[in-house]
Amino acid sequence: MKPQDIPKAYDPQEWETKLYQKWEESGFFNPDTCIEKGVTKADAEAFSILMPPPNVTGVLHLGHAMENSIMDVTARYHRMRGDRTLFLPGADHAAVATQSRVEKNLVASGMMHPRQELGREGLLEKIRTFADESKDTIKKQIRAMGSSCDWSRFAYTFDDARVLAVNTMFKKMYDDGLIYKGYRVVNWSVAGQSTCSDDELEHIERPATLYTFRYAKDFPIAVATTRPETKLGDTAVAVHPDDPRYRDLIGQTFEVEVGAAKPLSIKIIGDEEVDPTFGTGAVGVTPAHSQTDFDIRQRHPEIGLVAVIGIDGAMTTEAGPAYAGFSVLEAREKFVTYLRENDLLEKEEDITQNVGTSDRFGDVVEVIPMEQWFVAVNKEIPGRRKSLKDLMREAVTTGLDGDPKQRVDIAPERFEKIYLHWIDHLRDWCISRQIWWGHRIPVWYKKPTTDNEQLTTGGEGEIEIYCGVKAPEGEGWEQDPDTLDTWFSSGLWTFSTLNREDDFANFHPISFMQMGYEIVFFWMARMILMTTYALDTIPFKTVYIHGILRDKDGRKFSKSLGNGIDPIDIGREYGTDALRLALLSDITPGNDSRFSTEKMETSRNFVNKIWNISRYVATMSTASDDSLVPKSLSDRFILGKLATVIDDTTGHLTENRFSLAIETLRTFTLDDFADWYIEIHKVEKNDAVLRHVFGTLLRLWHPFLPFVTDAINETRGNSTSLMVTPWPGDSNDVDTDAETAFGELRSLVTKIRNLRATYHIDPTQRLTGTLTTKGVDFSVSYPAIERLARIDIVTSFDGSSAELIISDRLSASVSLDGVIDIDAERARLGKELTEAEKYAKSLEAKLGNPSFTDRAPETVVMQTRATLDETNAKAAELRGHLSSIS
RNA sequence: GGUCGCUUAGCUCAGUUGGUUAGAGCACUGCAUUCACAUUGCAGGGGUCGGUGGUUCGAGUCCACCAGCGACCACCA
Repeated sequence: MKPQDIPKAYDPQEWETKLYQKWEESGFFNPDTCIEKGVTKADAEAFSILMPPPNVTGVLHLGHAMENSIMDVTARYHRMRGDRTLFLPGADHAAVATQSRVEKNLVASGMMHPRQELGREGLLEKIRTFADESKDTIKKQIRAMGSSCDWSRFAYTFDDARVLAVNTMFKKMYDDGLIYKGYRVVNWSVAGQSTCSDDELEHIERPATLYTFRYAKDFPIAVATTRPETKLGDTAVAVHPDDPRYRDLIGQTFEVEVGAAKPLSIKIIGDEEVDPTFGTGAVGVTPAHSQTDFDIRQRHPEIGLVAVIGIDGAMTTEAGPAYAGFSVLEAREKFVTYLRENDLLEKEEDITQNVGTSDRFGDVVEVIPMEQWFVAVNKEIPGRRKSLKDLMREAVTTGLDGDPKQRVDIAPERFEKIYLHWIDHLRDWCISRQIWWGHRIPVWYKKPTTDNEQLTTGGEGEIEIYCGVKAPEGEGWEQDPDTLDTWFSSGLWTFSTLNREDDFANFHPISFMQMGYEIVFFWMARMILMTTYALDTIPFKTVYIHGILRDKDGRKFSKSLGNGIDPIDIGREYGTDALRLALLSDITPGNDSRFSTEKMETSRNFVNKIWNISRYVATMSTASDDSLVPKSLSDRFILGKLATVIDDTTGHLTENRFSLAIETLRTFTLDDFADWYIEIHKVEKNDAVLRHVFGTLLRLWHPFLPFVTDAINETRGNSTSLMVTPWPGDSNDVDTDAETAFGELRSLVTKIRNLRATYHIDPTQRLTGTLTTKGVDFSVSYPAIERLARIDIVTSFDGSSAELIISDRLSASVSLDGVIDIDAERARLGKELTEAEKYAKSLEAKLGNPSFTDRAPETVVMQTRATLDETNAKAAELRGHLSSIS
């Protein structure tokens, strides 16, 4: 493009779609193509990033945009470094989330009971359609964000390859006895008519009443509860074995009539877990409706189990004729009334308690005993003398089998602790769900030909069970109706996605994973569990955990608040590059960050700035390819500084310090390059250096700002995307001498400008000044100084002047005849002198302290001494100037 | 109740292993339309780094305790 044809402002819409299409067509998103086309060496190191598959429940939000920015920056950086880089995209069928969303939609459009009205296949068809549409939307959005992922490897958690992986894994665990079907209490969502795992519960605080009562007048112990209605299913009272109040009662059984179907048979048991200091020191045990109480029964199998709440959320016939069929709340009221009327209620207290609610269906979850499928996390894995829990621990601590190379690195570190703590409290994982959208459990049953209808517990002696990857041969087999927890399939994601030939060998373990902290237990833990168990390797090397993106006021983005923002809209308004920049600026791992339109404006302005720098480079420099020779101090400075910036940026990106990389590049671009080097270039005109620095800068920015950098790259006549240009190396050395000297030059210019501002000197008026230098020759930079400070440097002049002491080797006198106010100038110098003296004093004190000079490293002492000398020299000069003015 | 995090300029936040006089963006004040850019530039004001102790020659950075805020976990019935 001809320089004069480049528009004054960058228009993202002009470029983004076009560029993405070009990238995609180039094939460079695919690591294999990169090798074929020679941009990556075949034996280059592999680098893999696996996209956490977004749920096909609708559209992506800004949080996804942030994740994609993190991943794409990383992918582009490694691709440019020459790594065989795979960034693998995908989508998640998100079992319960998607089904509940579609059911809600159907209800909203007038259907009362979607499951009954449509039937299994009918509802699944609706969900499938919804999921497919959603998947298409998501793909479009990911493209719009500029993500350089390999679409040819796109994976879906519910496609054929993944079904095969899930079934294979299920069978392996089943055969190893790690998956079992058992009758245990589970979390049951009445609204969703399905189980949910412990991790899917959202605990909410709410007021409750704590009732203290006796089962009967002659019952020796009072117990407390917030769920009186469940007490109809009590089978024991647990006390601490050493509690003198109750010790003698342990072992006795009481028959009490409370109105249940049968009199309750309550056995007094001793259990160490009971806190004798809390309440009455005794716990009414309801094994059927409390996880804790069920656990107590595991330790005391002799006590009974009576279910008084059914899967419909209503009281069962076991609860007795007065309660059966009533809701738990109605039953609670009735039972409390009964207690009150019979004078059994001893105390009522208002307390707040935490109740588990279903995060998808929103209702309070009941604990109910049922036969379900579980993964045994504490059981020894055949032949490995370890449990799944052990493997999960090893993977983040010692490394698998003590091999430090087989260790997952979690950033920030503190999540290790949180994760380990979670493992300690982990129970067997209930994996069966009664919803329909999901991987069907690969277990088939065959009823005996005899007329035995017992399909529930205990009848298995009569029923043949088959577990396999595919349905068994023969007639009469019926598949288990349940589906699997969605995290079962997500847990396989690091390897189930690598099903193409050699992909597993090349790209597993995944090099870099990122995820929000809210998903660590669900997902990270399950991936570690599945992979370490099935493949005896870790699923990924590094996992970067980010915080939640919040709105301007620190609130979470949510549908109910109506503060959701579509990243596509933002991208359209401000540009995708600006969005990526805004999302990655000022973030630190594990901490939440805020999004605001102010940030978007800043970022957009910055992107436009780069665009205009490119216009300057295009219009003001000749297109020759001069050899790169620094001709001046500013040349040496900018090249040296560039080397530092390359080093720092590389280090930051390697260590996933995205914000620091941005800050480094931003400061260099705006401050060093645009405000200083380019302004000086207008005088010195060393085009080769200008073009070299800018070209390098474009490559450094490319991972963050892929669109604008490639757009500029095209206007410069390059047809190959920066995506496959090499990451800048260290062709120049860091030049500290030049940096120091240039720093002095800068200070001088700034001071002169400061003078102009202080004395309100007309900006167009040129000043006159003399320069005194020692030990360093600034003369080559005189034209630059003259331009930047709007001053004419002369050898001498008469009259009043301002004295500027920059350092012990650079000072200046600036003629201020006619504008200077002697008193003001004296005050200004006096202030400067006071500051210098104060500083020198503090340094002297430090150096006078023998413990400092003795113990601090020599370099620090030497540095301090040098600074003191400089400060003293400066103060002396200031004193001289002050006296000459008076 | 347990665990973890946060507290730095008016606002939002950086500050990588303790080492020159603590930084950025936005906001604010003054000046400027000088031909890459007003989606701009120049200059400037503004912080005893939540509090109290401690370790150290040296602490925003490490330790202890305290306060406020937030998150997560949890079987106080």
